[in-house]
Amino acid sequence: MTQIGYVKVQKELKKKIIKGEYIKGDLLPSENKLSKQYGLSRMTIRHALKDLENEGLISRQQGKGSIVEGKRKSYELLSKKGFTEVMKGKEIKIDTELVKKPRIENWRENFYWNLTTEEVSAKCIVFSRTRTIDKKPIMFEKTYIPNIGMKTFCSKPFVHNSLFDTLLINHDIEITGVIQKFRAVTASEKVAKRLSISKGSPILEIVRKLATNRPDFFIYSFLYCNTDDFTIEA
Amino acid sequence: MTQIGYVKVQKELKKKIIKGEYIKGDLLPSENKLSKQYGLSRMTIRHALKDLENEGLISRQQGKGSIVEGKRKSYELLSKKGFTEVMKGKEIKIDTELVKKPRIENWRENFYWNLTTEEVSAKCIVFSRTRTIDKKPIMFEKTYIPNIGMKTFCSKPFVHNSLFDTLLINHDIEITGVIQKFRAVTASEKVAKRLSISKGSPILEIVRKLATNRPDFFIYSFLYCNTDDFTIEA
DNA sequence: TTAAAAAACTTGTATATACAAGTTTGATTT
DNA sequence: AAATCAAACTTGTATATACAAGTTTTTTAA
Repeated sequence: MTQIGYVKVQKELKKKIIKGEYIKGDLLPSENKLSKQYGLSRMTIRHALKDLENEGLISRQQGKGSIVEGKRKSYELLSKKGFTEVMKGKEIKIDTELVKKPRIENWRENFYWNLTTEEVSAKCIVFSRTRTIDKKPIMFEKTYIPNIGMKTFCSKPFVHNSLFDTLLINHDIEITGVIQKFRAVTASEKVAKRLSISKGSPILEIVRKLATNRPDFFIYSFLYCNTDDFTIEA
Repeated sequence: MTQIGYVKVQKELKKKIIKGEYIKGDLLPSENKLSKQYGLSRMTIRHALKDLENEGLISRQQGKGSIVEGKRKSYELLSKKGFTEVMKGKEIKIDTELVKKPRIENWRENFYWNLTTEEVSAKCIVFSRTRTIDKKPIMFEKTYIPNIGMKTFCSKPFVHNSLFDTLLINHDIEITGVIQKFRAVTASEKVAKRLSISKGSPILEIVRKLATNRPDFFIYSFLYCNTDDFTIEA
């Protein structure tokens, strides 16, 4: 299926960036080269590049060219710099551990978000993870995914230990947007245990609803963060 | 100061939307009308409109026209729906009160963000506000703006009681990006008093650095939110 | 009066061209 | 060898044009 016009250019360039054929810092072929290559006028090529720029995949510099910025920024929440360390510019390694493997369950009652009848009847895939820094638990996360067209999700291991990479590579699902709500709460007994802190400590609660490239397919998650030593960036 | 090209069209239309001359649902003048009005070609007008579309200020529909979507949602933090009310779909009115009028001060020592020598020597404009819902204080915010080219800021009243609208309309400063860090902390005595809660209650602290269309010009703010009844969206 | 068709709009895509302005590269001069 | 200058790139802005495709309004026909 050949596509027409600027959309073809856009998709091809996008794929090359996502796949890693172009990496951050690379220059795309110039507008004139792309023009000849695709048999389209320079203005049409510019139309295509404009959108890539808006998505943040490339930036552009007059006189230089179109610079690849890398893959779409994901919705990673944990700042890679600690609240105290942020001044010193230290980088910190974050580990992710699956504490409850994905399995299919019924949605819990009084779920925070409104669910469609289709979502409810399909049940949901549930799993939970903790994120640690220097073996110290910083974040506890519980994720709910509607069990619609997710056949292999529970049986196959995660890709790169990452939910987003797993969704993209195994299920062609891309995250396209997010609604997230923040609250400061006191730690419940369960959360306090998971985060190795005392019950009643101030905890950052984040409720998220992630939109995807599948219409009407959302992913829900609830996060509980100990922000004593690290902040959450959003 | 007359501006040239598509930027002029962009800025004028943007201001009209922000000021409320166009409201949500209105149609902008057609591309051909704008073309004649500004003495620019239709393609140049399209260039201007494209950016407004990317910013979410307008949407466009083939055959119909350019539809005004309303002001930039961008960096408003307070969700207009309460945490409990969110299910019922109630809309809530948020009032903003200036508790400390803008005045020029020295930067406080050990400021959270690194400052340039230029910023330090220019001093800063400081003011603080509270946001209330049903006369109940929900958020306390302290803002720091480098006193560089901000002549009338302290003397003129706010536009629409909004910092962003004031910056855009009175100073041609637009917010282009934000870094924000979230922490759950316990309320200090001062903050507890401002928010009419007891000291030690869990409080959501947000530290923000806002980038603008002026190079190397940033706005800093510190927010303290009572999230018992309302969430913060970001 | 109603319904269908036509006309008059709207935005979407695409081309070919021109010059401005910033960056890199290579030749020339010192 | 180093500095300077010019040429050859790059993207940025702008025009004028053409037709496609979707929406609204007007006209026409039943």
